[in-house]
Amino acid sequence: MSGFRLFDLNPEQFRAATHPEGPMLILAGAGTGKTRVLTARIAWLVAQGVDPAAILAVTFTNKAAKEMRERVGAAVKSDQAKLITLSTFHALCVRLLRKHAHFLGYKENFSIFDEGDQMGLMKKIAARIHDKENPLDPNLARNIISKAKNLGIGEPDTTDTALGSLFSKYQNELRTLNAMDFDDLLLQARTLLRDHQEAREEWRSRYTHILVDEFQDTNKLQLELVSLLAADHRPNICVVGDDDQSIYGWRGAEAANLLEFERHFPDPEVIKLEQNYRSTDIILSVANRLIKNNSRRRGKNLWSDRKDGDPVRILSAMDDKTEAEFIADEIQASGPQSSKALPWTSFAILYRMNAQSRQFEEMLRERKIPYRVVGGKSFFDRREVKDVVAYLGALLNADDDNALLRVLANPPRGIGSATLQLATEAGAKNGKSLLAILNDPEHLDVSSAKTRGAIQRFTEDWGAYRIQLQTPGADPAAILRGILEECGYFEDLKKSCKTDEEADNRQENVRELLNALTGYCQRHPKDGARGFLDGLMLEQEREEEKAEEREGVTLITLHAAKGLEYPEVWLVGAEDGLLPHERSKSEGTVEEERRLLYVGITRARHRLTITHCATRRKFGSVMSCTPSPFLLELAGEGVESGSMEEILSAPMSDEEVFDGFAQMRAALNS
DNA sequence: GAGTTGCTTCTTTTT
DNA sequence: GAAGCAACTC
Repeated sequence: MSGFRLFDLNPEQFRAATHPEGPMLILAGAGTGKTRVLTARIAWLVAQGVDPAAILAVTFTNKAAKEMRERVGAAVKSDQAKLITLSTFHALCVRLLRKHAHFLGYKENFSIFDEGDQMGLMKKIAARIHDKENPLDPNLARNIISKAKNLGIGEPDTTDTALGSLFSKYQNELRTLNAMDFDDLLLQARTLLRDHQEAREEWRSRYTHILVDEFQDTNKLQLELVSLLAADHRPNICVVGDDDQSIYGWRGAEAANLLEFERHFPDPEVIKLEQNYRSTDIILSVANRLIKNNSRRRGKNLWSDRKDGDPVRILSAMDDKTEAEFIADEIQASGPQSSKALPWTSFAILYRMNAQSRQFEEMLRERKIPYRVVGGKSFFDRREVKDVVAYLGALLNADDDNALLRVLANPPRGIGSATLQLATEAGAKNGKSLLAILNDPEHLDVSSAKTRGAIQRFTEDWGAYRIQLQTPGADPAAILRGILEECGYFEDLKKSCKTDEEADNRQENVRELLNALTGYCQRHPKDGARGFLDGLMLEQEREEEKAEEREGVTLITLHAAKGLEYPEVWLVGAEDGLLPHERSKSEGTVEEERRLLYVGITRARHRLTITHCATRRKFGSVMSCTPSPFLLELAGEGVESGSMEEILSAPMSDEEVFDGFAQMRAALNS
């Protein structure tokens, strides 16, 4: 065993890592080493002789899963580490369902629908039932249905209402497409375990030790899942969480799952981790001062023995441009070329909304400071990526009309929307998939011979492709590349781009995706293209190309930053209406926004700057802003307020002059 | 049937 | 200030 030693843990951490058996609740404040404890516990279990394959560690986000995997990899021998199941809830459910979907009337090759697919389907159905007086908003409907599913409700209790009938039609439609949306993954997995003893017993006996990270973020459905997976009597279930960092209430997360853990798993060992190893005492006291204003907490007292440290700065700016410029300059002044010589990775800019990243990206780019944007509109949202994913999806699941429609339209094949409308209707009437109808066009009275020819050409090719792909030992990436070339996809892609640069870029994206597929199939020959697609759908980002992008300043939302830490943090846009977000005020979830700020503050190790603007460009026009009311709660000892303009007009210190020269020299040399 | 233009509408956070 | 959508032209 390497990389971790039990005696490096403090007494509470040690107790948590070596708790023998039965339920355990670890209340771990920010920065108290909870990932470390989880890792240590896993290593300890393995060292005690627990079969690594019987250990299940569930996290909430992919990022957390990835980090755990790395840390466990360092603490446990690699052949054993490989056997441990370490995944997000969604990925775990996919795993269950890929094996046992037939119990639920789905085929194992079901497609996974992301939000976009979901919306598309919802809109289609909403248009079909078109209620003249009650034009229900598909987005709102999608939201409500999603919430219902996350409460464990798989179907409407009435189909009399517009919403109820939409829900029921939507669910039926998904089923005929042999598809599940993100919420279904959890919901169907729950139903599988709840209603099918055979499956339940198989999974239950497989995992003897369950660990759940970020338990405050689990919703009702996820708790149910965990309960179903756990043994009947005193299960070895260990959960870690912090009620003050519960920031996913809008997704149905219930901090109550954490606060009332005892109700579901009686008589647990309870361990509190309160010593913070991350931040300075000043930063912690500011965080504590803020979070005190929330009611309904399981209260704790975070402390640190780092008594030194700079004060927390609260800085105002004239507008969002100044804010970004100022921060970019400050980062440069502390970066590798300055006297402080901090690596770019030490810095992070945290914001409430993804849209806020743009301003910072521009300013950093101008100064040639490397950066990476975490999350936001992903690689996956690109048109060409969606196209390729649709090709793969349609090939793997012949019932996925949705994907096939996208294939049919890109590149255009002489089968237009009118024909497809007809075919879709015929499919609905005969209970057949779109592909089946096209394969057997008797049901289709298409007048034009041209269209009939186009259909025939397509179905012949497509059938051949599908056979190719099913051939044992086939290389899916090579087949897919062949298909795309043969049907003229690349020419069409090029034609649709305004500039050559854009065309190259998009082609490169496709190429990269195909390469990733090749790599994946080599590494996981068993899972093949299906596994690759699952990974894409669930992770929504590419596995490759992390290396070079990793080096740089981090731009990240407050939500995505949870669990991460940076020596120097700028928390930007602390304005009323943004943080707390306007919507949270009308929805009565301001406490969650306060926790969000708390999460942001506790990301900082050494230096923290919170900024706000007097005006900000919002959806096009300039809006005036007032500082966040939370800033008043922060004010006090250890906090220093000022404005960027005033700092900029103040004379430079000797050190800054020196840095200025150093940077000029560096710029001249580069 | 395909492609283009100008109109609109919004924008939280993630799997 | 993007991204979707309806109506328009080729």
